[in-house]
Parts: sequence; structure tokens; C-alpha cells
Amino acid sequence: MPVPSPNVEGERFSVTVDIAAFTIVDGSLCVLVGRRREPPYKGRWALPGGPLGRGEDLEVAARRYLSAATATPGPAWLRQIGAYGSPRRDPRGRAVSISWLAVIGAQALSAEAVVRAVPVLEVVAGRFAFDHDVIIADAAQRLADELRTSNVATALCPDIFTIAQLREVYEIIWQTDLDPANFHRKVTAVGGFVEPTHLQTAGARGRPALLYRAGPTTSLSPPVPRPT
Amino acid sequence: MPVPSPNVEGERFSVTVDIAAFTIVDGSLCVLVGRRREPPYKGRWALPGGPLGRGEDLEVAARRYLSAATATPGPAWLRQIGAYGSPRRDPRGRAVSISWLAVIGAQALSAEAVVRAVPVLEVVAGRFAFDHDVIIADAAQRLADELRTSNVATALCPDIFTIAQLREVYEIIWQTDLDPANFHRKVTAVGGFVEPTHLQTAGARGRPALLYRAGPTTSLSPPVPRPT
DNA sequence: GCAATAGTGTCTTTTAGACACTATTTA
DNA sequence: TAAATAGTGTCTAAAAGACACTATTGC
Repeated sequence: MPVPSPNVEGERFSVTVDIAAFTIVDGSLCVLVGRRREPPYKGRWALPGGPLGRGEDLEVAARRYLSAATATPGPAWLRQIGAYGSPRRDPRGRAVSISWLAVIGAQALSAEAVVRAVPVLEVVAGRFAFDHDVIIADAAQRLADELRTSNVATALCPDIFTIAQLREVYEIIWQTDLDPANFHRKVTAVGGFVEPTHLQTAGARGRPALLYRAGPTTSLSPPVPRPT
Repeated sequence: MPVPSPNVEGERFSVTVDIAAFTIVDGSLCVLVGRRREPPYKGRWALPGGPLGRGEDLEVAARRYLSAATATPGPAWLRQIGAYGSPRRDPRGRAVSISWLAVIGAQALSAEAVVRAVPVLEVVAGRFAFDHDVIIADAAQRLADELRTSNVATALCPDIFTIAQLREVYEIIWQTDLDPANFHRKVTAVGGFVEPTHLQTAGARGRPALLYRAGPTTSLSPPVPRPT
């Protein structure tokens, strides 16, 4: 049933959501991208995303496109990073992208996923549709910032994980080594960040490690210190 | 000259920019608002803003509406805070607001300004058009965060100012007292944040204070510590 | 002189970081 | 046993904060 054009002043825009979704594969931070199947930018890499549905909320749309891209219904850590609306960003006409930073566990990428995970370090400007290279860079920067003060790192770990696994997430994203002893103390001292289970690892080389699960806290205080 | 509707998929949106512009008046943090002159929400308070011009960049539009509201061409500290696009936020139809945090010196509000500066502490939800009360709350929160790591506070001071004036900006926004001695050391130690002039205050009560001007640094390291 | 404000010195407390040391496993 | 990894203890360095103290003004 067609709806009459609403009576709002000003030019009309196409509005899409685009999601820079990160995951860790083989020790590398990767972003999910797919190939565009139609013009413009046909054949180029592009972020998952697309136009908002009728009456659809921004965040709901972002989750919908992300689920479609990964072919899994699972939840994801999601945060809006900004609106991109430069006048010439879409050759078809005026378009605004509401962009999101998302993070998913590596296991959340099913075999039916229509996107590939490409290492962020291999992302080069100019090979992407629209301004998606800029969005990826901004999102990666934001992700590194979020590690300090939010629980985003646990979203990149399995459901239960060791402190060493959590530390590896920080090390990969910050591209630096962290002291295992000090890191252990910091993260276990933040109330509600990680919760100990009564399980341990087994079969690995050294002393078995206690397994933890993500706690209820979304905002870390004090923050996890980032080396300079 | 009318332009044909561009060939982009999806529903068409009204896209506006809205600016939560803060200034300090009589020791209170205030936000600039005007009364709406037409429906919807006629007579309610609303943020400065409006539809993007043809081919106009988001930030350019934000600066244009801000200048129009304050009736001064002066520069302002500006940062995008996010996109608001809930399906029912505009009764006329689907609309997205790209919202900005702005900060201006109190002297930048000329007599011809079409907006009033209302203290943020007097802002109550439900008396504003659209979701502008939410935008104001988010912007105020963001402003408090920005004080730690950006040079935004100098934008709320006169061109030349004392460290005590700068401290008052922090105290007003953080709603807490800061130790004058420690604050002085912190801010003068951040390279490029404030630059000493060779001028001093005179005529006031105590010992004359050195006057400073804003330096070139936009990102403070180390950050100004915020008391818990 | 006194009260007020600017700015420096200095001590204490807290936090970050380096690294020794113990614990517990596999090979 | 040695090598590896988990986790604790402890010392050092840096940062934050409290507050004494000096400097310079108006009254």
C-alpha cells in the first residue's frame, strides 16, 4: 500500500545504515565486507547495510542487516558512530549513511554468511564503495577507544573464556603486548566485568586457567589502562 | 531549478541538522533554544537547525544554522554527536536529525539573536519539540566528557582569560569544585592547551593573574583529571 | 595592617608498571 | 625432570590530590 509523500520541508534523502562489524580471525582483527552486486561501485567491497525499512528504527535496521550478512540471528555489541552525508558520496543522489560499530564473536560467522572477514591491516583506501573506507577507519579507531571503558572485548571472546584470551583481544586491537600479571589484576578488579565460573581449561601446555564469563557491567571503572 | 528525484532505492527522508549549542551565562551552563513558529510543536522550545541545503555538507549546514541563530558569524567549537531517527519523531513523516554539540563564548550571542539561552539545569523533558530534550541531554553528557580530552573549555572563555576563568568553566560543567593549585599545574603542563600572554589582570581583589589565550592543541594529553 | 586571590612547593595517597616468585600442568 | 602458562606478591615510578606557603594586589 503506497504511502503519500510526507509533508516535510526540504530536499528528500536516501537514508541507509552501514555496519562496520569486527571480529577476530586467526589472531587478526577483521572487518566484514561484501561485494556489491549492482552499480554504483559494482564489484567493489562494501559494508553490510542498506536502506531503512518503513517505520524501522535505526538500530533495528542495523541489527537486521548485520544478521543477514552473517546469516546468524545472534546478538552483537553495537554502537552508533556517526552520520556520513557529504553531498557527493553517492553518485545517484543525496544520501546519508548512519554508521555503526559492531562486534561479533568469530563463531557467529556461519558458513552461509554472504560477507568475508578481511584483516583491517589489509584494508586500503580507494578499494571500497562510497566512503566506506573512511567509515572503517573511524570505526576501528572508535573500537580501540571503547576497549578502555566498555565491555566490548568480551563480545569478541567465546561465551566462556580465560583472562589470557581476553588479553589477546586487547593486544590484537591495540597492537601491543600487555603484562599478563597486571592485566589479570586490572580486569578482575573491575566489578561485574568478568565473572569467574568453576571451570578450568585442560589439555593445554601450562597451568590450567580459570574460565570466566562476561559480567553485567557495560561501562568499566576504572578503565583498562592503555599503554602509550 | 528543480532537480529530478535521484534514483536511489528506499523510502525518502527529511534530513535536518540540529545543534545543541552551549554557552555560560551568569555562571550557569545554558543551551540555546528558540520557539517554534509553525506546527508541529508550534510554540514549543526547539534547537536551532533545519533541513540541509542542496549540495550542502552536514557540518557546513550546522554552522550556518548556528550563525543564523546567534546572529554572529563567529566560529564555534563543533562536534557531531549522532543521528536521531526514530520512526515517530516527526509527525509529518520520516525524518532524521543529524545532531551536533556546539560551544560558543557568551559574547558571541548578539542582541539580534533569535534564540534564548536557558540553563541546562532548568531543562525538563517534555517541553521540547521532537526529541530535542533527549538530544540536549546527550549533548550535555558529551560536553562533560569532552572537557577531559579536548580543548572545548577554551571556546567557552573570552579570547584571553585567566586560569581561574578556565577552571570555573570546568567547575560549572562538572558541577564540582576543583583545587585551584592542582588545576593550574595540570592545564599549564599540557603542551599547546593554553599559551601565556604578557598581560595581567588588574583592579580585582587579590594578586593579579596572568592572562592566557587558547593554544593550537585540540586534543589534551594527558587529559584533565575529572574527580569521581 | 587584613582579606583575598595567584601561583609554587611539598608531602601523601593512589595507580601503573616491572618483574620476582609460586602453582600446576604437559612433554 | 624442563618448559610453559596462570596467577600472586612486591617493589618502583608516576600521577593525583591535599594543603602549607609565598606573592601581590585592594581595602
